[in-house]
Amino acid sequence: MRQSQLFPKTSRQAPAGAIAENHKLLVRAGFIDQLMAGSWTLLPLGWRVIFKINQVIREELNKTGAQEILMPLMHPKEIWNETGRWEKASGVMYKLKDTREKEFALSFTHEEIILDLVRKHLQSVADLPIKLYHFSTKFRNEPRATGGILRGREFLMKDLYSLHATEEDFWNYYEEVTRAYLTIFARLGLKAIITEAAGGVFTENRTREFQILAAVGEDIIYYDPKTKKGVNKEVFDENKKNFVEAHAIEAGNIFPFGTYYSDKMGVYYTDKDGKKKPVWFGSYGIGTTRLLGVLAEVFHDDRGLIWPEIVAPFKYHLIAASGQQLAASKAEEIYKKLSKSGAEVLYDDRDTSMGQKFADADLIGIPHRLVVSDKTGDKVEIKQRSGNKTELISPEELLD
RNA sequence: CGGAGUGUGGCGCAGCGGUAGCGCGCACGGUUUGGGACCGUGAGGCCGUGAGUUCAAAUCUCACCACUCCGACCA
Repeated sequence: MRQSQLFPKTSRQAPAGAIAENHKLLVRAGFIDQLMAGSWTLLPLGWRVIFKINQVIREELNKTGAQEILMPLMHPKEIWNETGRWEKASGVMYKLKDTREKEFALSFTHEEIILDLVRKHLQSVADLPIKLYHFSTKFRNEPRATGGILRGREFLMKDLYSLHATEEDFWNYYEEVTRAYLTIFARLGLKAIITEAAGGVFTENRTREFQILAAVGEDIIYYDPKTKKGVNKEVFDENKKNFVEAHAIEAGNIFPFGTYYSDKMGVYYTDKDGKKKPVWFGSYGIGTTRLLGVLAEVFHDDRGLIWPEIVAPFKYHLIAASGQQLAASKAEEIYKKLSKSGAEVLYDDRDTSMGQKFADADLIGIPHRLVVSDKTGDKVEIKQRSGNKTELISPEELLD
């Protein structure tokens, strides 16, 4: 990608009133743009990061046997009445009517939808377990959107749903997803603390949150630094002596529902005695746009973002020295070769000062910075965004 | 939803009764070029919306809308 063509350009100033670092940096560097309170456009750089986050999640969930689908975002009122959540969850639900006065909800979650889907297709106990997930938009009528992209009214989430014949099989999978989540967060460079919490409008049961420590976090948790396990303040009971208090961001949450929803919606299988039994059901969410914010919160310095390699929008940021004809043609050649080899390169081909290019490179935070100038001769200077050392290597070594 | 703020060129801000200005950005010309270069010229705003007060409103009053922060609530 040529930086001269990249939309939009970086900005020197943060938006008025922005406090959270993720908000300031993601907007300045051109990753996100606000439409209204709690509603954001993912710009080319931001969307590339989301794509990579999703890919990590996809790989780990597929390993658990889950299959990816995509469900609708506008739902009929009737399906929400089956569980009573049309009324019970009306605080978070956006509702609308069409021109014939038919009522709909905009999706804030998909339990009802997935259960409807499965009851239509579940034919035999042999079909279980069923594990389905999708990446899609969630609409939630938040009383207050805040923290940049950390809490929006419309955001992206990966939600996984699993249905099982037996309680044992359900809990085994619940543990398997817990491990998959820890792997996902670890691969993204994040340390997640498993936190016991309340279930909100989802369940009376305790749920398991995956919390990332961060000063801007809205959640207060108490955790044991040794085991990296804790409890949310909402269920803290004062007896946990070794626990320390910390602010954290909830990046994921998994919910054991038992047979509560499947009973209400009539999702049954027939056991060997010929009796109908409700399926065991759970749901598992990771807020992917929130993760974009979490990563920005965790990985930055006073000059800008510092993306972990696995989610970086590009791997290399190639800079041609300004005002040097020879360097420009060498950089052009390296850009073409690197691109051809499949490497993801952002090539700063702009007619602007070196200071500007370096400042933008630091702001955007691509892991490897390459500079080609008269000073580098036949070689290329390489520097990591996370470090200070520069090194000269040949274009051949680079291509290897 | 309670509390506190803020809405003025693309962005960040000043002006707070006499008819709009600064910085950045942008355009053009020139000089520059390894850490957000410099000089010159120029374009760009019914001052959030609507009512009112006044000879006169960006400025005062009222209503509404939007956004931000704190709280409550919540992924």
